[in-house]
Amino acid sequence: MIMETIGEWIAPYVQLTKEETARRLETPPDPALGDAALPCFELARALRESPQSIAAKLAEAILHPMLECRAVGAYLNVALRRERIAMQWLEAVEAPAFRAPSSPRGQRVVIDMSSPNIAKPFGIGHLRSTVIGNALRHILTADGYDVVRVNHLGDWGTQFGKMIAAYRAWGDTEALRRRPLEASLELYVRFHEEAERDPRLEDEARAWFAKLERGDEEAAALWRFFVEASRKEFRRIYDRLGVAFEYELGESFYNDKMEAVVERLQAANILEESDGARVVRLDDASLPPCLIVKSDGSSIYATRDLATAFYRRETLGGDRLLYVVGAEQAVHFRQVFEVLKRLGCEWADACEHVPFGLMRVEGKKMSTRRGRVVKLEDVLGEAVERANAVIAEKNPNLPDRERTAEAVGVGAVVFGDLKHDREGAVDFRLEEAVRFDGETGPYVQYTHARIRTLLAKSEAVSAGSAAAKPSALATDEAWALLKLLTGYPAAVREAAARLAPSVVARYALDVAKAFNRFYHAERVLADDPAEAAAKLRLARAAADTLRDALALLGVQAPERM
RNA sequence: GUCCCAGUAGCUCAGUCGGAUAGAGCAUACGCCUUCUAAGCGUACGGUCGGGGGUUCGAAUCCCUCCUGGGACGCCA
Repeated sequence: MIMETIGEWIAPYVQLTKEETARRLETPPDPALGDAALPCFELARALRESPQSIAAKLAEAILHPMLECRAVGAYLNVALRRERIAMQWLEAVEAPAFRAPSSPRGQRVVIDMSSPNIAKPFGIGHLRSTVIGNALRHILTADGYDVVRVNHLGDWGTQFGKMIAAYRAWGDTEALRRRPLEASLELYVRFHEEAERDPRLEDEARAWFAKLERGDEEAAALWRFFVEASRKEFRRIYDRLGVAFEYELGESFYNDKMEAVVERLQAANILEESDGARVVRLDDASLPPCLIVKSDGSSIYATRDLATAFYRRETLGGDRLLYVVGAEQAVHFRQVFEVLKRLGCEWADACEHVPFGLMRVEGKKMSTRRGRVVKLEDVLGEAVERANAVIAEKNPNLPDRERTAEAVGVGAVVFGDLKHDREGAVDFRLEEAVRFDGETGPYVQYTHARIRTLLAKSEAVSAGSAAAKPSALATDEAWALLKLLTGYPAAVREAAARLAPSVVARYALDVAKAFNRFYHAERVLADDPAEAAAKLRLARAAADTLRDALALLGVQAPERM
């Protein structure tokens, strides 16, 4: 908004379009230099004149009531006349439409996210897909998309053959009834331990999965038990995270849709026999072959992902299909999308893997097989407990402490994940996840709550009703905050374009920092009613922005804390 | 061996159309609550932007190459 405005005003002098001018403008390294800077090197080349003298001439030539220009070396620095424009911007930022979703695009996005495995605890590893997917749903909605979240539950596959085989060998019915997921995990871990000594167990597991796929009643009954127990536990966690899904369609849902996939591949004549299995060769795309049917005739995840893609495209009507899945599956998705392309699906290009870095715990890759998992619920519990302790210490009279502690604890964990670029690998450290100061979710929440109490107080002393005084917004701190607030729509657009929730998280941190600086430098509830009015309106706009940005990330913004 | 991702301050990370003295947070050391929430603010300390070439008026950013770490490479997902 700022660069666009300044670009438009100075474009006539630099003889470029206003878009081109705005594009070349940059933010000066030191705010004291101004609000925008135009490097004159490129102009110098075109005009065959030194950049310094061009900058100097422009500074001389530009006469605009809102601008003050100065040449510094090869740069033309432009400062806005703060008092003259502040009210206009404040009003812009206050308008409800400013932070409202942009107009509908008439495009539907289907997001594949979360996708925990049945019969295993919801580990910290699934946090990323869940919160990134959820944030993307809010951000893309704000960017005008119609978004559908699908929880692609891992409720099918050879792993269930393993569970069934393990249950039949060592299952303790009573333990399973009491603590289904812990007991399941123990069975799963034991299976892999025993299978190292006795490889025949693997064959047995595959046989059980084949039976399950063919509808064997004993296998199906066990499968239903595991699915029900898991869903119940998952729901509890999703409630805490504030995550919901438009669809919960696990892999099993596609069980009866696999044959159709194989038929399509056959019809396209791209299925080949290889070592008893059936594959699609992708050599000319420099990809390994995509395995479609295993040598025992059962399906594999690529087959399921193809069926899933068809369903999301043809039945759910997705214009874009997003897969928020770990980066380690990059090759798999490239294979699947390439196969779609070879089937003549022109929409294959609208499929996109949104990878995120692997989460390790204390430097080690998590492994369900070895029982090396950190349960998300334990982490949330620890975070909430600490939040509770902090509130007890800092604000003992806070009503509704439990609910606030929940919002802060969970907010710390969620925000802590989202503020990082999603592609980087994460080494999970509890101490990091439950931190409350510095660049954290609670810092943003705290800033928001602080403003809300300030606003409440202003009503009590009936401040802020006077006409606002523009000069109150012209101080360095107020001005920096106001400028930042104008950047909200741009931040959301960038986050949507890059599918990067971290952009919103960083933006929220910047706003919080700018507000706190402002708050410390100046008294908001000033004696002069006109000054107080302007500052209060700025503060309210900041709080609203923080609340909305946090909402995009799926983090709550308590009124008090 | 091939492919993908990453390497920026002691630690965790921003820095995406190449631009002015490379920025935060944490940690460390100081300072600031008789006025709006100190979960805050400020000051100091701290960097061969993995190494080496190249392109450019200008490179953390683009190109080449090497090194290091992580991941993936058909019957798990």
